[in-house]
Amino acid sequence: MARAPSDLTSAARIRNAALQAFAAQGVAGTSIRDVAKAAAVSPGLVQHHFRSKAGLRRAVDDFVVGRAIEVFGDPVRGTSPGEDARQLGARIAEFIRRNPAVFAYIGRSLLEGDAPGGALLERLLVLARAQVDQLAAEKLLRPDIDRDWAALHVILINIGAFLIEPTLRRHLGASLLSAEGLARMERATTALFLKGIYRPPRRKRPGRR
Amino acid sequence: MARAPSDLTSAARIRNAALQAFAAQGVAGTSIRDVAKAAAVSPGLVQHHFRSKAGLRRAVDDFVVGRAIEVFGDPVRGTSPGEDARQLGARIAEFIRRNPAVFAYIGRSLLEGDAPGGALLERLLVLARAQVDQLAAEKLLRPDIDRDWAALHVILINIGAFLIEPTLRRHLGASLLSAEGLARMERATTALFLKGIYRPPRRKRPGRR
DNA sequence: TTCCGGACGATACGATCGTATAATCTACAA
DNA sequence: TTGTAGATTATACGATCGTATCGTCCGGAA
Repeated sequence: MARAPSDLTSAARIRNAALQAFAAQGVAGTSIRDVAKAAAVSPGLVQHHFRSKAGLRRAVDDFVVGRAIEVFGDPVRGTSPGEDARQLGARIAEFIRRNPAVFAYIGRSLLEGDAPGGALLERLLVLARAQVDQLAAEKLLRPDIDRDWAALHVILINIGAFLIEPTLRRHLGASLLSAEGLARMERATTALFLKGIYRPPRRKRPGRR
Repeated sequence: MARAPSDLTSAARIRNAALQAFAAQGVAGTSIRDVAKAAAVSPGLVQHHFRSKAGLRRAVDDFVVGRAIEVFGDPVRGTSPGEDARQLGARIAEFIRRNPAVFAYIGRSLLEGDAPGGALLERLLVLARAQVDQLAAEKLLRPDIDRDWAALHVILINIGAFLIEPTLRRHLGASLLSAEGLARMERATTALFLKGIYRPPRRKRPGRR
């Protein structure tokens, strides 16, 4: 049967608690004592399992990278631009819905600007770029598109939105993680990638498309 | 003639130093003593001028929002969607080129997820939303667009890109702050908002699949 | 001149940080 | 049973944090 959270080993509970805390308040803003309290263990045990705060962060990084590759490793294969964009959005949304803390931590890690964060971004960009190249190979992409930046746009919007989710919740009225919130984001973002936001310039004649 | 940095008042130097430090290491990762040393004043003076660390952060927030309003306060008024998007992109790029630290701070502040960060995002979203509404009033916007999310897309792409600029530099080959890097981002982002990235679907014709 | 308020530095206090270390508990092999 | 290694807690130390307080300096009003 499924393990209850308390069935996890202490080390795993500590790692999970650290992931949550790091994602929510940043690494610098989280103390070992915070993590220990959240995991319902003594501060000393954290050090026993991970030696130091840096060691704890290394463990969290490894865990997160593993999860990300697990989900985004193989490219989406849609049959039309609309379906493709929807599929990609759905996969991202599903991952986020299941691992909100992991996702939040990824964004945080990117901001640190250090080696682990850089390596992680590099791997994510490679995955996104592969998606874009796949679209191009299927002739679904406009040929004049800057593919590097297209991959970047996808990552920036999807990761960025969930990074500021706590703040966004107040502004949009509903949580991004709720069904309606996710659907709305997916709809808006798919529309952006499909057609942009501007009204097509009025043709000189009503060609009526 | 232009004022040397040492000609600024101590309060301004402290605020600037705090902005730089907050942007580079986060608020939690920056101590008042760090700021004082960077501004070449005593830690006590920081408190004298700003009362507390929260007060210092408030001052930095006000300064940042002031700069943003200065630049984005009055909406862009283009004569066509293309020109409009290009103008907005150019204005954002110019702002970033002149205030890289301000921009970096904005992104970091949003991640803190606490009240000040939320308030700052709220103010920026209002500005972006005003731009979008202006576009709508001029009938330049597609009527089915989700305007809240359109404003969000603008903010996410432009802030996010410069947040991860150090990592991005290696990936794109050139710095985002260089003339070529900025021009390339501007071109790609304008194209995205104008037309999306997908090739328009080939008429309804062949069932294909 | 005297006076006084603001700019500024020096110092100290209590809290909390990361970390080291020793004591205690628990399960299992001998 | 005893022995022992790992899991876990308890405690303490030094550093650094935010902040409060006091003293000094200086320029302008009286």
